[in-house]
Formats: sequence, C-alpha cells, structure tokens
Amino acid sequence: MRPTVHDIAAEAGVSLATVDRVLNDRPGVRGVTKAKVEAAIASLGYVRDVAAANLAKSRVYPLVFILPEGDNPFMRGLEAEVRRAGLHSAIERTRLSVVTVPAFDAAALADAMDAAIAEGVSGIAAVAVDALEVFAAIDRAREAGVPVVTLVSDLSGSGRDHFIGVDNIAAGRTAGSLMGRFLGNRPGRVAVLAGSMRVRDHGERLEGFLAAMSAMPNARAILPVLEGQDDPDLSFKLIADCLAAVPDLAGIYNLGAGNRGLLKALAVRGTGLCVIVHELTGETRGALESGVIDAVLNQDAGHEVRSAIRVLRAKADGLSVNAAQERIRLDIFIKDNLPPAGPDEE
Amino acid sequence: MRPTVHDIAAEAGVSLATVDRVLNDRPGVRGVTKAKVEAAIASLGYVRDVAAANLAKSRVYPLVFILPEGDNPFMRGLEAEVRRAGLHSAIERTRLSVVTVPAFDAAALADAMDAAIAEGVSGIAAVAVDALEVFAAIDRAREAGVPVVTLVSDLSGSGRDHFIGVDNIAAGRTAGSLMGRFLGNRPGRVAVLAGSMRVRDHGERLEGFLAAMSAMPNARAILPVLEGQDDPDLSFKLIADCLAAVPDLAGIYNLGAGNRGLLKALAVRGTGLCVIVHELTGETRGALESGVIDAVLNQDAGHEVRSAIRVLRAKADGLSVNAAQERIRLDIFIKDNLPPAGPDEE
DNA sequence: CTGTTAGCGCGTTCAC
DNA sequence: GTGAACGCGCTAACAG
Repeated sequence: MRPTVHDIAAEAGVSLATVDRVLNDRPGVRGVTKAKVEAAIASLGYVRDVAAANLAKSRVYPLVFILPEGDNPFMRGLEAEVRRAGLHSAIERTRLSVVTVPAFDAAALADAMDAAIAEGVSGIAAVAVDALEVFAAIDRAREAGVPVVTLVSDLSGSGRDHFIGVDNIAAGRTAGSLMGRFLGNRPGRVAVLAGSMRVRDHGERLEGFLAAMSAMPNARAILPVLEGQDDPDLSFKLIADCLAAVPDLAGIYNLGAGNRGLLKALAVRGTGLCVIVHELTGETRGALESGVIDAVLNQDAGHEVRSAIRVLRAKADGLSVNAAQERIRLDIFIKDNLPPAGPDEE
Repeated sequence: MRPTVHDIAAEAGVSLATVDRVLNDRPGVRGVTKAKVEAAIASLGYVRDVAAANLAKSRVYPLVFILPEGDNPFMRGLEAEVRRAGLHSAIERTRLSVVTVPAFDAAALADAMDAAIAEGVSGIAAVAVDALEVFAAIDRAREAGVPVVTLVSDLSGSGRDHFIGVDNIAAGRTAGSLMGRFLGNRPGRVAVLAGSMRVRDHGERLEGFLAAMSAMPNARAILPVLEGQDDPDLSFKLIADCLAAVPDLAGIYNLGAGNRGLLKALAVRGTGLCVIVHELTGETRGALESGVIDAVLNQDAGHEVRSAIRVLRAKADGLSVNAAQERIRLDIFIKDNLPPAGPDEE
C-alpha cells in the first residue's frame, strides 16, 4: 500500500488538516511545521490520489469550446469530438459545452468569451482569430482567472495559456517535401489554394510549403496563391479556372478548407495531378481511396479535444502541464495507411 | 448533480447493498427486486463513478509485460514506456512490471507467462512468438482467468483477448507505395531486409510491400529477401554485400530491426538510394534528419503501452473495450514532420 | 434474500 | 496555528 495523508500525519506528528494545508499550499501553517510535513512527504514518497481528491472536492469543471460555425467539415468534426468527450464527462468531473460563432468574426468570438467568463466557466478553448478584440478578451479571461487555450490556430503573443494544434510551418514544409518527391522530375507548375491569409495557420503553412519547394533539387514554379475563403463554391471556381488556364499544371496544394470545391473541380478534369490537402474528412478520405488525392495531412481532432480538456483542467487547478505530452502530431495519410473510418467520419 | 446509488435506492425503495448487488451483477437478489432497481437505474440515467468505485475497492491491478531481451531499440523503447507508465501507476491503481525473455524463444515466453499466472497477475501483455507452446500458455492463462493481449506481433487464432499493434500488411503496402512514388521513373532494383520470416509481422509486411510495388505503374525488380535476424552485424554484412553486388540498386526497405547495421553499411556507400525503415529511434531519427533515410514507418510505443493497460484493466473487470479507440495507427515520418525528440529517445 | 454499517483517501467545515 | 469529525460515491463486511 502506498502512503496516505494519515501516514504523513503520523510521520510528521501533526494532524490531517495540517498535512492538507501543506499539500494544498494554504496559509495557516508555521514554517517549522510545514518543513516537518514536507520532510515526511518526501521520505515516504507520497503521491496524492487525484481520484480521491476529486471525489472529496466533488468539484466539476465547466469547460466551453468556441468554434467557427458553418459547414467546414474539420470544425464540425471537432465539435463531434467535444460531444463524444462529453460522454465521459461524468467520470472526469467536467461539463463540456460548445458555442459556435461566425467564422473569422473577431467581435463575435470576443463576445462569446466574455459570456463564458460571466457564466463562471473554469476554462475556455477557442479557435483564435487574429484581432485586437480577441487579445483583449483573452486578457479579461486572464484577469478573471479563467484559463484560455487556443485551438488549431494560435495567437502567440496574447495571454493564452497554451496552444493546442500542429506546427503549421512544419505542416507546410511537409506538404512541400511530399509534393516535390511525388512529382520528381516531372515537369509542370504547382498551384496553392488557401482560405485566407488573414488567419495565422494558413500563412504559416504557405511559408513552410514555399521553403520546402524551393529547397528541392528540381526547381519548380509556384503559381500565385488562390484565396478561396474556405468556401467550396469559390474554391471550385478558382481551381476550375486554374485548370483551364494552366495547361502544364503538375500539382495542387490546398492548405485550407474548401476541399469539396477542389474535388468537384478535379472531378471534371483532374487526372495526373499530384494533389495534397489538409484534414481527413469523409470527402478527403474518399478522394484518397479513389486516387484523386495523393496525400492528406491531418491533425487528430479527438486528440486535440482531449488535450484541451487535460490542459484546461490542469490550469484550472493551477497545475503544470507536460508540454511534450500535449504536443499534437502532424499525421501523413496516403491511401495505404488510412485508418478505418471513425464514428463521425473521422 | 448526477444520480448516485442513494438516488437509485430511494427511487427503487431498496437499500444500498441491493443496488450494489444489481450493479455488480452479484447473486442474492430476487428477480422482481432486480427489475425495480434496473428500472430506477434506467429512469435516472445513472452512470457509475468508476473513480469512487476503485477507491472503495482499493483494488490494484498487477500487470506484466513480457518483452524480448537484447538491444533491439524498439523493444527497449517499449520497455521505457512501460516504466514511464509505471509512474502513473499510483493514480491508475495498477502495478506494472516488465519481464524480458530471449527473442524468438517460445519456450521462454511460455515459461514467463506461466510464472505470471502463478504470481496471480491480473493481466499479461506479450510480444507473441508464433509457436505451439505459446498457444498453450495463452490457453492456460485463459483458464486461470488472466486476460492476455498480444503486443506488436499478433497471434490470431490463439485465445488472446486482444491484439495491440499496427496492421502489418498495411504497413508493408505503405512502404511499397512510398518507395514506388519516391523512386518515380528512376530505374533500378530494390532490396528488402527482414529480421526473420518466422515472425508474423515481418511476413505480413513483406506481403504488403510486394503487393504495393507490383501495383505501381513502373514495374521494378525486387531482389530476394535478406534475413538479418534483427542483428546489426549480420544486417550490415548483408547490405554491404548487396551494395557491392548490385550496381543498379535504387532502394532498400528494412521491414525489421537491425537498422544500425543498415545505416553503418549505408554510411560507406549509400547516397542516392531511397531508404525506408520501421521504428523511430535515436538512430533512425538522425538518419532521417541527415537525409540517409527517406521515410520511417512507426508505431507509437507509448500509445501501445497505454492501450495495453486500458485493455487489460477492462478485461480484468470483465468490461468491453472500444476496439476503434484502441486501434494503433501507422505513423509516416519524413524529415519535415518529425516530432521533437522524446524523453527516452522517442 | 435484504438492510446496516464502516471505511477507501482526501477536502472541508467547524471548534479548540 | 492546529485538530476532530463529517461526507464525496461506492464496496464489502456483517447482521437480520
């Protein structure tokens, strides 16, 4: 049996309450007493039983996820993962809720954050929009003692406690590297489709992609970036026009959403191209299987949600997080290592 | 607040003990009473608080991992992950131990399993060797009520409760697909290095690799498989000889261990080759960064260990496991999406 | 067959 | 400053 608070109390010659005060770093303990207790803790190798502690506290953690609304499949997948995690909320003593706001709408995001703070949530996870209103809302949360993590798209430089998502520069590099190798010495230019350069993750991916492509042995021309606003219809039009206008097109990298439009355009005329996109969804999975898409770069939404919950709980309790363990990997999927379809769609 | 056993007792008009008997499916309850309690459980939407239950039981789960000994870096990494998971054993009420046995030694593995059963462990995770002794030992564990999971290399057809590892046929296909695409229309033959065809995972990887290569648009000759017995020295010799004897060698796939020998041989003369190997270790990481290796296929040892623990605990409690959640993914790493080096070495 | 009671390890009033 | 006692949700003795 491992040591309990009783053992420590006995070892240190004090009562349970005093041990508890020392353990939770609360006032009302003399320095000498505290030292005695700490010595006992160290010598016995005590580790607190978190489950029992939570049981005693009977504390619940209301956590809110603020996500962009709309039909972006990745975001809807993220939402589904939050709901799924909510099923386990019982055992984890956490109560999860999702709030959706218009995409790229900084004011709406800030409002949602303020509402959450007012409600007294114990943590906020949000897909950050790069705007001053959001910086300010994060600061207000900080003042209110509510931890904030950014999800998928970061806002470094703000007061957010943690970022949960992939290294987007590395993601772009990975795409460029794969594109270069898959194309080999085949001639032709490459097109890049983005959502909007106004969000950080897209900008970072582009940066990494261009760097990797230019480092390839075979120099290759990259067409000016197409901005599809993550909108399927606009993306379709941009790609269709591009396919018509660029006879020697060799590859396409879509670093944003809007895959549906891209795939629709490729269905018309899209063989022989090297196509690399982000996010494994029902659509991209199908296109990977049928050979229309060559590779999908993915961030696991389920991992991200669970990581956000762990981090927010830890921060709410004032604990430190193991950054290495919370790092989100960039998955490379090709037709052959595609995992079986998940419950929502993956 | 969610309902507790007290609420159920009140709702059903019985005592706590009766509720507990029904919940844990223990005898000594009349059919009518049982039905009443079950109705109350359903109507209140009760879900048991596992943490509290474990606390009350103060049960511990002694789990044993049986791994091949020797300097196979992947296996040592697995062992390190078990030790790391052991640090959390406190909170999970699990006591982890590792036993190493000579690699490919079925009798030693069977003995270790019998010893574990005799010790009264509540679960066994083992890297399976494909032999009758092991089948028999698994059956004995089953009779003793001790759940068994196979790790990394499966033994389907045996009585093992679960397999934790990657789909090795898909892994081979993935390697073949990447090899084919990376080589493109470059001419040359491809060599395959294996440990031993006597273990299932190696056989399955080869099968997948050959299938994928033959499905490529450019037909390419594959040299006869080299069996390095997962031994660095033998692997070195085989590859060095191959490099000398095959002037038009274009690529090498190592589907087993022994990467150290392979890398040593490549250091002598190994530029311009497409090299794909398994398992991300300190060695393969370095070779990936320096460009000697083009891709590493990996199974996350940490995930595997944690999955094994979850599955064994569930089986020990007679619970069902969510197979989809426990599936181990095949990671593809290239230079650009390499995660930061982990605590042990990755 | 069913109910009572005493903890599991910890946090938290309250008194002293 | 410090300590005793109760309860979190559940299980397991022991009565009845």
